[in-house]
Amino acid sequence: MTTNTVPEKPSLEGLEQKWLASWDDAGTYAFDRTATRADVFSIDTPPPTVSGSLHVGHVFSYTHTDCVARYQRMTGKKVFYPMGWDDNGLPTERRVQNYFGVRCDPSLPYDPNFEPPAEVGKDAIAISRRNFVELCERLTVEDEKVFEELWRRLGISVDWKMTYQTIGARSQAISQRAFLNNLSRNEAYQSEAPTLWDVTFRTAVAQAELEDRERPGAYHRVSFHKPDGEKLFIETTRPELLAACVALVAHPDDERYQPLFGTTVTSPLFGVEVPVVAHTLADPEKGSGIAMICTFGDLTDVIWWRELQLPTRPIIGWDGRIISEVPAWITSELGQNVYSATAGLTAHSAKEKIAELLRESGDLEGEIRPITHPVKFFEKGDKPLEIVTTRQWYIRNGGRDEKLRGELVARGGEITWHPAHMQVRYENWVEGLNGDWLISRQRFFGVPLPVWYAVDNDGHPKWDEVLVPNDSDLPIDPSSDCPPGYTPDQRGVAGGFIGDPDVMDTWATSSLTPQIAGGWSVDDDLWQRVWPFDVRPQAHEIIRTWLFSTVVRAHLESNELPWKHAAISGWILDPDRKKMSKSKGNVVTPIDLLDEHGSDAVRYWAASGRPGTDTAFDVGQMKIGRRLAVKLLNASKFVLGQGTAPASAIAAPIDQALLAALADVVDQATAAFEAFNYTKALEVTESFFWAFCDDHLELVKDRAYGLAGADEAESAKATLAVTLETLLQLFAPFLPFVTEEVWSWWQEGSVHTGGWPKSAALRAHGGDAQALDAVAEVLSQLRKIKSEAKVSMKAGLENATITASQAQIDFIGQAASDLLAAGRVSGDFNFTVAEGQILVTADLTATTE
RNA sequence: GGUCGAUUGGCGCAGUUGGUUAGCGCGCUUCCUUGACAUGGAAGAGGUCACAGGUUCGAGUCCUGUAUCGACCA
Repeated sequence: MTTNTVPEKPSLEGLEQKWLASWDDAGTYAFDRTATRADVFSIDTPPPTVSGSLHVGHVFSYTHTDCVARYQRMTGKKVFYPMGWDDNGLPTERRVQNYFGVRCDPSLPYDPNFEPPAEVGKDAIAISRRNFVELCERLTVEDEKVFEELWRRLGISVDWKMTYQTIGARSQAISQRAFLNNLSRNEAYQSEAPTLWDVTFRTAVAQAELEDRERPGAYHRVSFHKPDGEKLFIETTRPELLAACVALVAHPDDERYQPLFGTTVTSPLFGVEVPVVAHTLADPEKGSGIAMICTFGDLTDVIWWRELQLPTRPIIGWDGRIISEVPAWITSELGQNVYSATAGLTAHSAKEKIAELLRESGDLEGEIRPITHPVKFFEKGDKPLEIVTTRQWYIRNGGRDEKLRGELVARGGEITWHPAHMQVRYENWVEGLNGDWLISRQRFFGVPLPVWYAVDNDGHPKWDEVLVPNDSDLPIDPSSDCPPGYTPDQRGVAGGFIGDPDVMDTWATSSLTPQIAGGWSVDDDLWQRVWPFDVRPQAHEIIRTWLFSTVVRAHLESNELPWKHAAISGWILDPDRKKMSKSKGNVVTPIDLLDEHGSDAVRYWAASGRPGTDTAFDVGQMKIGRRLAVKLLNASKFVLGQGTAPASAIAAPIDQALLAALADVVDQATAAFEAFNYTKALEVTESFFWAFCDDHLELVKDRAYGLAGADEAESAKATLAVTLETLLQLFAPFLPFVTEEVWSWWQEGSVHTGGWPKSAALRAHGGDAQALDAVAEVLSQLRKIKSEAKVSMKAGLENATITASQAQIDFIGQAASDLLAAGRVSGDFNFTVAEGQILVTADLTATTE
């Protein structure tokens, strides 16, 4: 779309709508899938969680990637830049529950006519899993529209014909296929083991989803009883787990307790006999130096339990309450009564009850001592995690395998990290793993684990007899589909089958974004053109989850790295340098931001945030961006208003010098972009642009007007045109709208596909960039004389004398006529040769009035 | 507690392989209004680079320690 006219009064108004429509029509950002891998630049874009709200951080980091994508596209690469939507998992479930006022009850039958109420009622309506999933899908479609609208408006140059959803059929099939491949290679396995468990969501939680929170707790000094009746004190923050106690433990070197190792003691209230054992993890400094091991109070309990081969005595159920049935190991009547008194209580209430009973029996010594200590939470949960023994699926990630861990650490070393120090975070995480990747979740909305289990003749599931689907049937839902060789009426009956009720962890699917976007196993033609990807842009806090899990899957599936580069973006901080948060009410709605400042201006601000660096939200920076865009319009209007001339007309030394300086800028910007340093590329371009406007444009005005002759004018015009063209190209990745607008005034096609400038062509004109500095210095000093005299820049000067080195005088002499005109100096310069700084003196011309 | 990063003019940031007067934007001061631009233009003031020590002919730029801030992990 070329108008070939320069508007009277250029404006930023309406440029976004105009060019978005134009790009859409022309397919400017469409991926050319005839390109071979060498000509492709492929981006493993982060699929935003659509059920989350949009915030400025999205705008920030996606702009970074887009700048790089646009640069690559301009260099001639076919950019594979698809957008994905992450609609998996808990965030969506939660949002659906609140939005429609429903909750999922998998035991209910599907109601094909179900419609959520118009008004959300006070009590959540229970609906079937299938109805629930339908609502999830309905809502995510709406959410995706809002996201797409923002990305388009921001000028993100993705190919909107290539979007994917992490819950879409294709993603499900790929996710299930990858899992089944893991299973067939023994990289996925199931295990009955103590698992971190969120009692609110009633699901297992992976190590990567944990976080420690400081919580108040209290030490209870509780007495156990030696066979001789003597009291042995332990200190615990969890007296409610007394019934789950399987042993007491002290450090092997602890002389206080060495005599007790190998003996047994009896627990208070319950009267259960437990051994006293030794383990190095017991801290003699902590409490009384001897602790009770329960199954399970914390992760240390799990280690003791496993390494000391202790029995399992679980008393906490999946709902976080004390299991109601009195356990078999409690044999005393008193113990059974005590247990019954706490059965069904939450851990919190049970704690109080047990403390009270211990007090009555005289087994609680002294006062309860309040402390603050770190407690493990599910990052999305708000109740402390419990540890429950369950059967779960795992994928090997090196957490229990030295060799695999070493390979994965090595993979991290093969990635080029931006910035480089982010690799350390990866290494620390991988080296600190202490278990495999738990991927099964007891949730509803997600990719189902694609397996069934045979049911024996007594009607019990045979967990080790896993039934898998045919590959051609993927994706499948084991709760409604049948395993090969079975019929639906065999579901749940003796000799039949039962489907795995769980879904996969959201990261189990997200870890396959390159495979999903690139068409692994479903579109081999596309796959071989884009894999492995060039870059994964993402935030640093999910290196341990998304980045690592993607490396794991690619390593296991393809024995390759999923991408060459990892570009890690920083956080957005509010102007007080605090992390922006909703609760503080300082979250700015991105679309309002775009309305107020314009997309180019917001992009300018985003691009000023360097890779991996946290950046303050700064409206001032957006205003500067807007000013830059306006300046670009006006400077372009002026340049084009002079008319253009062929590059062959470039002859004036100062013109050639300008192009030589511009060539340096092109080289610097190119090098910066190649290193993913878009900020640097913008900086050098912007700096040159302002100098160009302030000095060169002023310097050559008179000459361009033709006051120095036709040839001189042609040289000026040709130089201005080449410079403008190059500057538009350099700015195009950052300011796609205004550059495209100006481009359309005088060029064919889109600036975004018209090529990246080449410095060699600019240098071919000869010229010495240093000449520019000398000339600019003289111009500045001429202005200073007027500024200090407090007169207008149009005031005349005479008797101008320049003292400078011979080399500088040579440069200045070549541009003398331009300088005389721009400075309104009458007569000629007098030159004096002297080493050192350039010095200019002149007299103000006496006014005639 | 561990790891990593940061500490440069009032504020926000650049400073690549160590090398003459440490750059930029905002803000500030003074001046200029109407021939690209008042969402403007020109000139100028203002830092010795957190602190202490070390390596070096020479350090903001490398090393050690301390302090403060932040992130990630325990």
